[in-house]
Amino acid sequence: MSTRMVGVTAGGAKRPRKSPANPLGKSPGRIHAMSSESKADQIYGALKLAIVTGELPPEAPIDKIGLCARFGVSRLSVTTAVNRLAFERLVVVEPQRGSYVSRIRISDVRQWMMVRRALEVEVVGACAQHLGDDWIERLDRNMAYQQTAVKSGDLDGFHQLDIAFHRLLIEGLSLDRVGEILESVRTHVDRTRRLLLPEPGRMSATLKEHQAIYRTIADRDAKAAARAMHTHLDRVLRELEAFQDRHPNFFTD
Amino acid sequence: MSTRMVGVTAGGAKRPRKSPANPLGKSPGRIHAMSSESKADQIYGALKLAIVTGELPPEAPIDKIGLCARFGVSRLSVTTAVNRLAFERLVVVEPQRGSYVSRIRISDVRQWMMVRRALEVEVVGACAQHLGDDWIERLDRNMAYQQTAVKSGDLDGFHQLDIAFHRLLIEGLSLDRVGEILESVRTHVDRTRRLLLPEPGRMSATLKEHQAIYRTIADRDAKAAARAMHTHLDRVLRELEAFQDRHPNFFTD
DNA sequence: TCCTTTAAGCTGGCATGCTAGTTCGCCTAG
DNA sequence: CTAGGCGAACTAGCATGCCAGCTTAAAGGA
Repeated sequence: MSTRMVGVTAGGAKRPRKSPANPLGKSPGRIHAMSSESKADQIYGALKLAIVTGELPPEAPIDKIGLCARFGVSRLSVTTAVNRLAFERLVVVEPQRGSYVSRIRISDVRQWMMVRRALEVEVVGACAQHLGDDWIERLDRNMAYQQTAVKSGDLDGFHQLDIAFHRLLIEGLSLDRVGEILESVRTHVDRTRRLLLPEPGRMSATLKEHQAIYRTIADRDAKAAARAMHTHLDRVLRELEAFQDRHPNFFTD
Repeated sequence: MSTRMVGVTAGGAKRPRKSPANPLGKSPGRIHAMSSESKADQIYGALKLAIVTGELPPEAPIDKIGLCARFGVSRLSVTTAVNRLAFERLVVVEPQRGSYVSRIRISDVRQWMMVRRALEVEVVGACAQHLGDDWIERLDRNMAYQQTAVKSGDLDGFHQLDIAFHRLLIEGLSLDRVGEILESVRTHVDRTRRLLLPEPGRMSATLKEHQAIYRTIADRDAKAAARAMHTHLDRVLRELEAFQDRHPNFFTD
């Protein structure tokens, strides 16, 4: 399945660099040599992915010097990357003590879901009013893929399509700054969401809600779209809260 | 006027450090020596303030080595601070070329206002439902100060009280994560807002809207509170758009 | 035996030197 | 006089070495 994700991920305001034409006299570089990303960027991305996917669980210590060897770079690049993650609250760095993957506070998750709900409701209302027909067609295509994923029981693929669906709403209106905030929120929420995915019944329920949202947008009914999105994300929030009741010790507080 | 601001400003996830007991053999340090902040933190704060207040206007180049001399630190601390600002999109750093204060895109401002409206409407609704009486009393006190500021025509003081008013809503519900997002948004919006302040008529209009918001909260009327906040921030947005019509060349696009 | 103290080994913060890419001005060639 | 190219002076990225604080455990005294 090829759901091309347009790269909305990386934050920050930097121009890409020209390809540096590998120094040739230095280390061969375990780090994908030909790239316009700085080394700190690459380590940042790798660490972020590991944290979001749960490969690095909460409380996991971050071994900086180990990462230096792992990626073949100096401590500075690793430190820069870790500092960025600390700025995003994905890791906590305690000076002179160590750094570790941040724990998950229930209150934080609730707040992030609240932010997400507020923003996406706002966005979907604007979508119903102003989204171009070409973008509605893309939504339609995405919905078809979602149906296919549900039919074939492809949990992971459906999750990707879910993300893509919500991204389409943002991109269709060129709301890049809003999209950045939502991406940031999603990285935090996904850290816990992946724990409650493996229930197949949820998939078709989510599909139905997506279809409801899609229909209200296609019908140009802003109020109904806002309502549909609100109930959709409200259910996700409630499921998260139900999960935290069943696994209270996974979180902090 | 002593409107104690509780420090919600600085983002990031770091534990504060103990006081380092100045090395005594090193430079006296132009940088407020006794502090638990790292040098990068302090430069970050100073630069951010300079950018938000307009002391460093858009397009202004950032002279890193000049800042090193100015603050008596090495390039690394300055670079770290600038990188953080780049992550927040307050500056743009072009590798091997230079760094400068980011321009202001009209589309960005609109999006940030949209985010702010969506979030504050959500928050104020929750405030009307759950805010404790002690916090409502603080709001009341803040309103009294606002009246005083308007009567005495203290524009700058009123602006601070305006900010404090909105912060109280966040702090009263302990929505720290939401508060961080709003602080970040406000940083960007304030960069342009300060250009349209000096119209005295606006101050009393804003005061009236704040009073309307306060009353709906005190009355525990969530719907009315949401409406009042919506109209309040909608007016701010419209004034920003009116401003951009009168000064089109100040922005990008 | 237990408590205190001290030293070794971690950690992150910071300074500095070096490399490489970009820009701009000057000098030369046409 | 103009156009092209070369070099000096910026810039940011990166590596490395050093310093200070925290943790831990071992050693010494009560």
